[in-house]
Amino acid sequence: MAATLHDVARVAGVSIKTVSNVVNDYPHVRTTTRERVLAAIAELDYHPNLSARGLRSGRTGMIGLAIPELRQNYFAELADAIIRVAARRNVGVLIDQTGATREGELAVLTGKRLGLTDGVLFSPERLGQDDVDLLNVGFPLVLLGERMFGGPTDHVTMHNVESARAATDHLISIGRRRIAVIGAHPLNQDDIRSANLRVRGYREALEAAGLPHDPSLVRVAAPWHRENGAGAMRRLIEEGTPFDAVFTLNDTLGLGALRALGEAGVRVPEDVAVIGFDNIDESRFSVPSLSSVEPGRDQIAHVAVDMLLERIQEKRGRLPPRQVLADYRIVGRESTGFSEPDEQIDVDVDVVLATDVNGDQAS
Amino acid sequence: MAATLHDVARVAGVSIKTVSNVVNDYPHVRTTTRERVLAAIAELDYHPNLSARGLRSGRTGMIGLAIPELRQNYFAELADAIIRVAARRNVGVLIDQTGATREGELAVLTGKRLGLTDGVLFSPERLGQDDVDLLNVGFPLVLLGERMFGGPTDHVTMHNVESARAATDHLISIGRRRIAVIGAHPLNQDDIRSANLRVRGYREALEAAGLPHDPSLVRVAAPWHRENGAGAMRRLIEEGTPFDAVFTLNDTLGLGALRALGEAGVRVPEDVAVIGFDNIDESRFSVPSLSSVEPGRDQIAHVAVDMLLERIQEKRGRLPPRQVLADYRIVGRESTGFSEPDEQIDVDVDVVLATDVNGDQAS
DNA sequence: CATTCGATATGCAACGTTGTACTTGCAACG
DNA sequence: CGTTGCAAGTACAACGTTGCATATCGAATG
Repeated sequence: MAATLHDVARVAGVSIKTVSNVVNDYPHVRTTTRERVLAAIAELDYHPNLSARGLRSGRTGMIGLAIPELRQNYFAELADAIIRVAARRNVGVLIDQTGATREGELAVLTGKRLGLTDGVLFSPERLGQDDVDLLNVGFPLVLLGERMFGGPTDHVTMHNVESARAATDHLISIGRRRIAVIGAHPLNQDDIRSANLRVRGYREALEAAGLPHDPSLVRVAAPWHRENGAGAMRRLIEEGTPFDAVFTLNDTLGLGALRALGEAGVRVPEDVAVIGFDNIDESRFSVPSLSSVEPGRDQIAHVAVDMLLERIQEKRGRLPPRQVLADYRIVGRESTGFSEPDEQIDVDVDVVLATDVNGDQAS
Repeated sequence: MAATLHDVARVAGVSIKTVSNVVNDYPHVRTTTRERVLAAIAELDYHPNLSARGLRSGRTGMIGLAIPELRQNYFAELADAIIRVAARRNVGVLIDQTGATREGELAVLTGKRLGLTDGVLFSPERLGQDDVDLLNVGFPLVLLGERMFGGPTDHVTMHNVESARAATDHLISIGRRRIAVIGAHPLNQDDIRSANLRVRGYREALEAAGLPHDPSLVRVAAPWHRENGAGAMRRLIEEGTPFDAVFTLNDTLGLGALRALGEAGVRVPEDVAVIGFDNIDESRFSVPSLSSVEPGRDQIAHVAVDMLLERIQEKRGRLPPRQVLADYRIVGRESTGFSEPDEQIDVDVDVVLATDVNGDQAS
């Protein structure tokens, strides 16, 4: 049915290896020969058989992306960015949804699910610091997110503490003094790194500003879904503890909180200012629009894909694992009294490339 | 490096073909032999080389999903559903973003992009009725969406006219009489099927209810993004034409419209009721929550994947192309005076399996 | 008892490609 | 003029798997 190298070779009157050489841009091919071959390829509508190429070369030209669920906005946008970058590198992306289950995430590491890929980008949501040894897998893997640190693989993550601190500073800079946090993790539950790190940034900002730390303003909400953001906000309002701002640890929580504030007749930002984290598309369009921390999603996509491709090409070098921290910036919108077009409060921080930065983030 | 059939065969003391038989659940293998082989497989952590299998068998076990952009909520949720169904069938999904460009969509059809897949689910946004012949491709393809009808492939789509009519009926049933539409397509621009069909459903509903049709209430907005929904609504308000309800042709437009209404101080649903189309996750959480038409996304995913797999397995049968119309239902929320939990106004319609339904939809 | 049959297991070839090693022809060199 | 060197092209094997044809054995059949 489909044309093969043999067919092309026959039509062009050369050996199949020469056709292969043309297809792969091997330099030592006479221009006239190349043209003859290209004509034959066009005539027969030849496309290389990628299975055969994969078998022979050991590369499929595809990478896997393992994430909890595409329907979570953050991951849809991350996947979008990653697929764009990969396409520019002529690499396909196979998406594996772990369903945010431990079992699904373990399946990623045993390689059961992503057989046809040369390597995997993995963003766990259930596995934690205790599972870090499981990252020792037989294929190239780049870790995303804040659940595990100090593992044996490359890791792309964000300035959680610093950016959370900047978000809090943003609220302080517009005069807020009683700042709540929504999204802290329940005590006797799975350790959520991002939550801890971001809460730490929040406390550092309060401290630096000389503001008191009121534990009743730090609210648990997990998982970080809209309904939980709304619920935490409702309880906060019911309790009657005064507050004039909220930092929600992601945008989804923030959108839920906005809803609860709206229901309760609390004005945003006049009575309560709100800032989220992730800068998902949706935050630009809520009423009021939601200020947020842009965590450098495009940059994360870029760096992650390129690091993975590097590892795939790498012979047996086994460079030590690298950790990359993406840039972040605060995006002020209506919920903190700013308005479109986005005012950018620049907190530009270069990419930090570090092999020994673990202590900084993981402690 | 990785174990092969040969290695397993050696350890188990059988031929590689027997190992292959065990792996593929070939029936005539003695239980004792099977166990010995399975033990060896476990011991060596053997995983079949999918490139080799693909080369030999002509199947890769992967399907492609070509959509405009994952960052559009509707497509993220569709992709999520499709990947879930495919996973249950042990099939991987490779995602190709066409970027909603004609060029990107043409690349899907030439097969340049999705080489390692057995077939493709294709949801075009630029190609239109004139391009229907291009769907004659050399690999299994199932078409999604409302852009092209009567093509040579299977097609999964929705009851556009009927469900739009039901949405309009919903507004009429709560007493609205001056119902606007947002999302009609500009005259001298690319024909948007869904827009036409849904506007037709709207007009049918008005007619059936004996309501007059006021052309100034039919508003153009394209593409169906939030900002355009907001813009169209702002213009509608500015013009001063009275209206008491809006049907936006998708949820994204609706969320934009909600924002514009909020800015203008118009109360929803008291002054203006709003209903969208698509029932994206987000609509449950806006303020107020947005009523919508649930177009049967999960069902679409199911049917589309299964039809594609059927076509892939099909010998040379060449069954005639089938068209499947998914169920729909109206989801009433706050924007039309209902409240959570979702009240379902049932308009259940069975899947229609038809080969000659084109005239009905495409004319 | 001779024959047939089904269950079990195997050997071989082939899928389409690319890496390695090789041949050929021609130009440049001393 | 003989040698070297390089560009251009080729032959062959191998990647790991599965379909096909076949071998073996014991049980069932007539």
